Amino acid sequence: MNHPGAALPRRRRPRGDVRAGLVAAGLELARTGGPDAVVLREATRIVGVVPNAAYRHFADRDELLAEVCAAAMNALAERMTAGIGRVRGGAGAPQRRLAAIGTAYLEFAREEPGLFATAFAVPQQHGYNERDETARTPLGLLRDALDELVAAGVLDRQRREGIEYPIWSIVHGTAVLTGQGPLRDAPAAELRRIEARTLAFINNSLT
Amino acid sequence: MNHPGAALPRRRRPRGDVRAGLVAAGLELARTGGPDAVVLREATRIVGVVPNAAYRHFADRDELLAEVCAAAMNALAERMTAGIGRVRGGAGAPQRRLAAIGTAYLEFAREEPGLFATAFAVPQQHGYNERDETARTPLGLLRDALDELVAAGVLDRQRREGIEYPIWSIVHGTAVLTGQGPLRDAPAAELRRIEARTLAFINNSLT
DNA sequence: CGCCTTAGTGGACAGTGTCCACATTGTTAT
DNA sequence: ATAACAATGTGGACACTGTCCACTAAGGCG
Repeated sequence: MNHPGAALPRRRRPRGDVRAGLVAAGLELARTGGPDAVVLREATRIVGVVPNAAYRHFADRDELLAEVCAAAMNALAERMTAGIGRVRGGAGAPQRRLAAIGTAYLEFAREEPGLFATAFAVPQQHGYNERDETARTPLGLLRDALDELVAAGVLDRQRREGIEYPIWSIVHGTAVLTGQGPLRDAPAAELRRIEARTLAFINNSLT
Repeated sequence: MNHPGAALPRRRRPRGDVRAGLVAAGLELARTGGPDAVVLREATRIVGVVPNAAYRHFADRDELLAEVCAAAMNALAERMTAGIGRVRGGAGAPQRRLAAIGTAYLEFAREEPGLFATAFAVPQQHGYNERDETARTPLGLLRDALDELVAAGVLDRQRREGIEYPIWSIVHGTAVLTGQGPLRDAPAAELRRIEARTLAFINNSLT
């Protein structure tokens, strides 16, 4: 029926376009359904390409997922950066910046549960190997804020060492437990109270 | 070839046996591969029954998974209970019991990563609805330990209210970040140091 | 011009969750 | 005891997924 020459003109898209499109599509899938929703065939369908085309850009589904996870992590970092940027100078600015970091983290987890879960669902294989060092990462932002607190004389230099991990843990733990964990069905007011207590707890531990 | 009467004598197992077997098989799958590894067909294969037999006991795969998740959560609670039980009486017993809770939690997450992840991966549908109230749950155990600290006069009654959530969050956050999260590739010594700091941080926050 | 790497296509395969119709069993009522 | 019945397991299908292979068009290079 179809002569060889009569095939649809499969115009090739600009270089690197399909790959970027697949990641964008995967990110959209992750936004609504979490990491498990980023299914390779669906992503190719969105981009308008045959499933196998994805294998020209990724070794397998996990490699695509890893890319999507990195993008989700970036989204979180951007959200945090924006939150920090909204803090006005003046008395107690360092403390307010730290609070802004925690708040942005919890907000992101609440408003974008799919992306939040995806950011931390990097597959075992293609994992966290040497991410872009210049990129602002959540941990880096937190460290900067803590250093700033030390410089301002609010946080004791001795207590500073390694304190980023417990602090990150509290915020992350709260986000996970209230978002997807056992506390997720609690009424919204209760969840807010828990979040507030989490931030207060951190403040309390600095002095 | 096979006459109707010549079919293999499919002896039926004792009542409720297949269901329990499926959960046990699912738990074993979860132990080695996390929640995604609990695949219905594989579980039925282990039990020695045809895939569809599972649908006589569970509405769908998610319902089986929910049961497996509950079992994994029980395993965690048992581990914690055992840790508490090993604490000898004497001075500072309440503090040591609290520390035992955190230690058991982190140990379980480290030694049984599959089960730990599964315990907190209850599917959106058949979620946490009215779990057995009498069963010892991680949160319940933590609350008891904190109440004990109040009774012993170590923890201020005013600070007690709602403090279980930040504390649970720290421990859980540490477990997640170091176990499956971005910190999972850090050297073991560093991970131990982070865990130690987490427990110290909690102690510090009580006084 | 011809060549060769790159990117996309088409068709297949195994494995999965799930549905339907059917067969067998153990129980319960007649 | 026998007949009806609910519970449990079987067999066979379907759609969907990730992935592999062989093939083909596009575009840059000599």
